[in-house]
Amino acid sequence: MIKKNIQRIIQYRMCLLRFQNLGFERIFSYTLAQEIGVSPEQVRKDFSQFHLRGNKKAGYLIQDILDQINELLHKEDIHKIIMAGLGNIGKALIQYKGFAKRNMQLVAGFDINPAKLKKNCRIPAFHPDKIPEVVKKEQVRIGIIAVPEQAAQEVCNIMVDAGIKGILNFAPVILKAPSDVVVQNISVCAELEALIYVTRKNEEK
Amino acid sequence: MIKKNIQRIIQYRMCLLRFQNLGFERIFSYTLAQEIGVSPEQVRKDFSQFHLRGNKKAGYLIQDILDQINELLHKEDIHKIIMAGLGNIGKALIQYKGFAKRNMQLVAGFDINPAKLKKNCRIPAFHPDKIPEVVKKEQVRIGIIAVPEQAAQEVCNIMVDAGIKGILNFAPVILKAPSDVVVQNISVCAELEALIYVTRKNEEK
DNA sequence: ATCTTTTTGTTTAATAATTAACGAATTAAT
DNA sequence: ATTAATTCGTTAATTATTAAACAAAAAGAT
Repeated sequence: MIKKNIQRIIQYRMCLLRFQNLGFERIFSYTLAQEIGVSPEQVRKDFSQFHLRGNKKAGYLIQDILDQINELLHKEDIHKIIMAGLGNIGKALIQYKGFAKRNMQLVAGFDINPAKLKKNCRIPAFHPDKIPEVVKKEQVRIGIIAVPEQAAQEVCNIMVDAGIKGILNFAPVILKAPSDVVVQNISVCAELEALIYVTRKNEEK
Repeated sequence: MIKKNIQRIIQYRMCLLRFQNLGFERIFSYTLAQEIGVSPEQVRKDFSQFHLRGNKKAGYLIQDILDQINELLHKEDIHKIIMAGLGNIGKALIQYKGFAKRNMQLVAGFDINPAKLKKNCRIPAFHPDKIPEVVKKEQVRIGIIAVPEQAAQEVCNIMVDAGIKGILNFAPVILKAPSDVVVQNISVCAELEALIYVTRKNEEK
């Protein structure tokens, strides 16, 4: 559903920031490619598709490309996110410091037992009933679902009705949502199972 | 790197188990497809490629397909996994109950400060220096990296040298590893950024 | 027993994604 | 100023993935 090229653009950005911090001003498709683990042609093609241009012989100006990627990804404004489920994963993500510097902000957590979130936490916690209210008030478009399997679809429905347009789902179910809502799944178990399969297969060779 | 069809097989398995628990004995490609969000042709093709066969007109026998998928994924034996990094994500995953019923077992956690893991936890924690020892002793092939960005490559190297063949990486860096080691990345930030991009794009339409 | 309906399984077609190829531009050197 | 060496950017070719089409098999109805 989500195009691969935009996923790589996001990776390029991460990598370019690192190179910039290291003091570099320019970078070649070859260097970036090696760092990300793709071919230089892939980098040039991706850049080309998003109209990110470099200088022949002199490569790409890091700051320039970063500016354009930031604009592409709307990095200029802060993106508010809500989190449903305050179990292990939910709490771990709420404590994660990395969102802020990427201009993403977790504005609220939701759980049938909102007290799960300690009072000293900067982020307020509510019952899932309050999702519509918060979404409307804070103009939230992105939600994370980290509730148990059985509750996931229900929470999804609430989010969709509230106006959420993108969902990152950690529950091991495929959520049903209207086509204008994008659902992206993360399943640690499935990833591990896939890893187990391929490593076993590699061994057989 | 990891083929899409095997990833779907893992999803089908999850879904088949659910249907079995609901009391069903048979299932049609159409039903399964709808549940996973793919076309029935895709299901049949995937099944065909892994020699999972059904009955024309009577669909697929759930138990039969599950048995074969389990064999394919080596679900008969327990797969040991180690976890590097006992921060928010690391601890959350260690507390996760879902691994056991999928025949996966987290055998040890590692951190430069192993005391991060409470004593009452069933899983022992060590300094990363001990990775080779544990990997050898327990015959571990899969490792999870949930350490900060700066330490990720170093931990990766230790794991690779110790004989780990598959790595699930939560750190926001692309790890360099030999071609016989499979690295799979999970980046919550990147997924969110991609979601933000596509939802914005959908809005423009 | 034959016909109809349904659903699989394979083959063929279409689309998407990646890789390769190569001309054009830019810099540096002679 | 001309030549050589790089590196981008686009077009073409390949490969991978998904969708469509349809024959064959099985079940049920007549």
